[in-house]
Amino acid sequence: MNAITLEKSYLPCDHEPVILARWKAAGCFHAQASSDRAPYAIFIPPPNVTAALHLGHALNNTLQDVLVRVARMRGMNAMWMPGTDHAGIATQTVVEKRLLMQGKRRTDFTRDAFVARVQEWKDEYEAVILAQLREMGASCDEARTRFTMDPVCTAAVREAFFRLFHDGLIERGKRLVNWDPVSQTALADDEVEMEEVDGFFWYLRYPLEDGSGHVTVATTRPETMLGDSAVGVNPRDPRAAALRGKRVRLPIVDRVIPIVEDDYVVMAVEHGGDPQDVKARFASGFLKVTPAHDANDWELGRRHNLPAINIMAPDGSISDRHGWSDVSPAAREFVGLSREDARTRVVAWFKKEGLLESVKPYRHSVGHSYRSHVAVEPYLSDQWYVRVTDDRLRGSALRAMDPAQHDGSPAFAAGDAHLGDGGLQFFPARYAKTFQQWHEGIRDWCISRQLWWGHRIPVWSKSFDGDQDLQETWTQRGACTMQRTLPDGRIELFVCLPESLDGSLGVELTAAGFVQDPDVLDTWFSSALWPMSTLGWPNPERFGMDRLLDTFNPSAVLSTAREIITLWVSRMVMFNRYFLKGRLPFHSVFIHSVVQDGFGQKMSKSLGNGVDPRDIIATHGADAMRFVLTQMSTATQDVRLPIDMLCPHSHVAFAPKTITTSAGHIVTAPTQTSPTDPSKEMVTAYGVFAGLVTATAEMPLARNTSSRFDIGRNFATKLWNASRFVLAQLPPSAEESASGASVTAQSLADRWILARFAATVAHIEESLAQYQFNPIAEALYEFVWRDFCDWYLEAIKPTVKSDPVQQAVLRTVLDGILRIMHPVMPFVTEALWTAVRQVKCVPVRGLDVPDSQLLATARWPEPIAAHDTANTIESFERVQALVTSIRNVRGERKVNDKRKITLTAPAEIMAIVVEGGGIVETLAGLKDVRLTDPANRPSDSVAFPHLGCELLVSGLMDAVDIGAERKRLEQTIIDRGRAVTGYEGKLNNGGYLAKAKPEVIEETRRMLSQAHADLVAAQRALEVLSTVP
RNA sequence: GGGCGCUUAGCUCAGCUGGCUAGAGCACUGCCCUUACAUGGCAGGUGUCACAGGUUCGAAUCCUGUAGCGCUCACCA
Repeated sequence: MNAITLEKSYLPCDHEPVILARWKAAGCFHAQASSDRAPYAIFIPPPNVTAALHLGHALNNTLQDVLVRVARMRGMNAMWMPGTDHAGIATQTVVEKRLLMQGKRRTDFTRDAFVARVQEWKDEYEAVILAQLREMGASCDEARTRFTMDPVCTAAVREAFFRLFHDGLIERGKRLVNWDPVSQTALADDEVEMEEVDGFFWYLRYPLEDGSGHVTVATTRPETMLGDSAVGVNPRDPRAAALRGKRVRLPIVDRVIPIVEDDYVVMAVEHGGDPQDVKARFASGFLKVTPAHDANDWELGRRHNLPAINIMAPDGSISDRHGWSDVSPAAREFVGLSREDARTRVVAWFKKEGLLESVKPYRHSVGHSYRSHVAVEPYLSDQWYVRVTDDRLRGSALRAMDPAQHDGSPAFAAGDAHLGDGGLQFFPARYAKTFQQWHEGIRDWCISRQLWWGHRIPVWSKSFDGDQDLQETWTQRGACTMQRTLPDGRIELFVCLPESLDGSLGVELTAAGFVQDPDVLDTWFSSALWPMSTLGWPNPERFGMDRLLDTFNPSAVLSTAREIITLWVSRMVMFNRYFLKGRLPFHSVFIHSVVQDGFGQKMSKSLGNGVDPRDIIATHGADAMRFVLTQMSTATQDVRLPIDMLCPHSHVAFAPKTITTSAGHIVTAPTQTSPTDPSKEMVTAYGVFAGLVTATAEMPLARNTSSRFDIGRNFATKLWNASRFVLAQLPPSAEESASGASVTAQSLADRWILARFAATVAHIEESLAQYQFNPIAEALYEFVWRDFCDWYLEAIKPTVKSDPVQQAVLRTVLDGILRIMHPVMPFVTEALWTAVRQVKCVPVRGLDVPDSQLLATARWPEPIAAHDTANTIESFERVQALVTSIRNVRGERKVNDKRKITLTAPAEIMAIVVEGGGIVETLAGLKDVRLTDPANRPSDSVAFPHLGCELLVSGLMDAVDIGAERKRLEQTIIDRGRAVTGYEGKLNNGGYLAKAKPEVIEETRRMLSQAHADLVAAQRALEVLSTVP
């Protein structure tokens, strides 16, 4: 009896905590700051701290873990940097919503007190997220865990800002920004979501100043007319000449504004506009120009030197305190109205005055804040910008692209190759286009946010009367400055400080009446520095991070979602290259597929339809989840994952009831009724997320599950039981033989399984190099379940107990299996490793499996394929085909598996049986194999064709059913006859013979002859059957 | 409107550098609780590869167009 036994089945919850503790105790995921081993680094896309992770994150993190674990096993100095992101606007919004439920507002707190509240939230969710990562088995370098507002990251942000400021890449600008009137902050272009809304075109009449008539402007936003500073007309419009030099009197406001001519103005169809152009069909030919409230008008206004009259307050209400000075008595009525009310009232005013020419319904897209979901207002305000359009940033990002993935030629500086140029590759390659096009159309990046949660902008400012040149006071002492003239003639001086001067110059600035900018930086500013800041840039020694930066930057790959290409990848590339002399933050960008819920909606933190990976771990185990997520990661398709709910009362899985949100999303209803007991109810994760319900003892939270993960759970169980079986076959200790020389596999089965193992490793490695994960999962499943369990283990059952060489092969292949399975299913393999490594055996030639305390740090196998691999595999496949043929007959005749039968076959088939060395007999359930003797045909035999030969099996049952037998043979004849016709058709085709590749034709000939022989064999068998009385 | 994908068995998805009569898992049917595993084994049925053209000896695979779905960028005259 073997000393090493395993319990009957694998229960993940029994093993996972134990394994986690062992890894933690060993500290095996902690990378060396410097090492002889090649570095391999991945930076986790830091999840934001607004909420817990869902299966989309689990997928991304599983794939990164697979990569990191393989690299570690290959002996590389592997570092996976974990961390979280402060996500300024998102986190602040979440906390503000929470406060609002308690009837409090942000402004009820001091800034510091509010930030402390957000900090509490962050601490809570950061802990949850890090725990989730651990439970999934993510082999992160936990000791290096970072948060984007850690001191080391803050230092990097300060340095980056200061350098960009110094280098003229940061500027202050009064421009139109995307303004969120609810959050009252500016948004970057990519934080604005376009939504289709039903609106109207209103046609407003503006009287000419000289009383000679009017012009009609078309607008979707009539309330902005209060800020109009001109009317535009296309110079090619036939009416333009007559209006040249004229002015209009703006209704309500009584402002006299010019008519300007500009090509930008779309002409009405009836006046020469393009009938194909939707705008032209709605246009009147006259454009109201509102520079302070429309981006295009802003540009037009600059071309014509028009004033920008801002008529709104930051909350979106009409206001005379932000740049509107000529408020007429009539206009006074509108001040203070919300923008929605103002729209209604302006239209009503025009209607009452007879100036509303018409109204047409119009469906169009309007920008909405991705956080507050209200319509974004183009709003004139002072903001900080990074001049990403500068060649040092944008150009550098484009030059980073692999030329083979660049559509057109990247703008390489002639004859001047720079570090990192051309070194960035995308997987799948098509995403390179997204990256390229984004940069080609990029605009300056607005980085200031009117929030409290984030990195405060390190700029102090003060206005002066007249031209007092104070800049040197500060520049001489290490600060950077910038100044501009305000509209009222005063001078505004901006002083940017490096962090090191906060304590000295900062204090002096404050004393001198300077005020630090209250705003914070866009979150992506700190995220952009992530691969540098987490390694201590610009001063690793200061944080005890010596050598980290040079060891792990550039990293190997960034694994992330599609939309992140523009938000984050771009900015990391630009910053890393700018600050580190062209160095790339990573060599590869892998874009993973999107996990959708059962309704095709992306799982998202903000929608609240995400499934907590811990739910799946609870029902299926972490390995099962990881395997299935790996398998789901295909290159082209996103993954739809129908989700069930687990009743907390009965533990029965059921499909939850759903509701549709006002935005049209399908989500689970906040409460559900137990499928087994209608009197019992429960709350759902969505209900809790949306703040609609709270879990109680009577109404507990229902967890999620999904049968999609069954495959993974079954696979873990299969591996467990296969290992259990293997251990039972091996002698308790073969240590005496362990010192001997290596043995060479002899039997076909042994040689075959080693060959298949080598092929599987090669396949996995090729897939990994291309970041193709689904093929890895498929290859593992196919090899372990089909090849190893179904064929190899079954084949060796009769011989393994008495064959030491076979025992060595079995032990070694199982060892190899645990190694290659480990990156995808780390827990069950590590648990099995403890048992398997105790069994010593002689080494097997071609597959070296050196021992290791932990599987996590064991060596990745490097099998050396035997010289006759191809022959071995072909031989075994012949055996498999023969076994399958015989099993077919058994299956059709419903022969009990225990019943042993006799095969009668001609010499060429006998050769296969012999080649198999007994495994055909084992696997097909044969008690005897006889050579065909035409003179002596077994009376109870059933005939079937195989490889063109007629085979007979006898002893299937007590009596042969002639009718059923005839039917089966007739069906075979039809099938084979159809095949023969097909192949003959091809071979009778002159074009085919003339143009197809010779080996393809040869293959077809072979198939034809075999199909034909099968046909003849079946026909003969049918004849014989007919002669039986 | 631009760009990128997708549409293959009841479900979820592979296959797509053109070439064995299109695959897997789940579900379904039959037989098996055979001492690794019933979270299992053996066998089985299942598809005008969205539609319409084209290229080719040959198309699920390449090209064009159409429809539907998804993502993404731009756009509030």
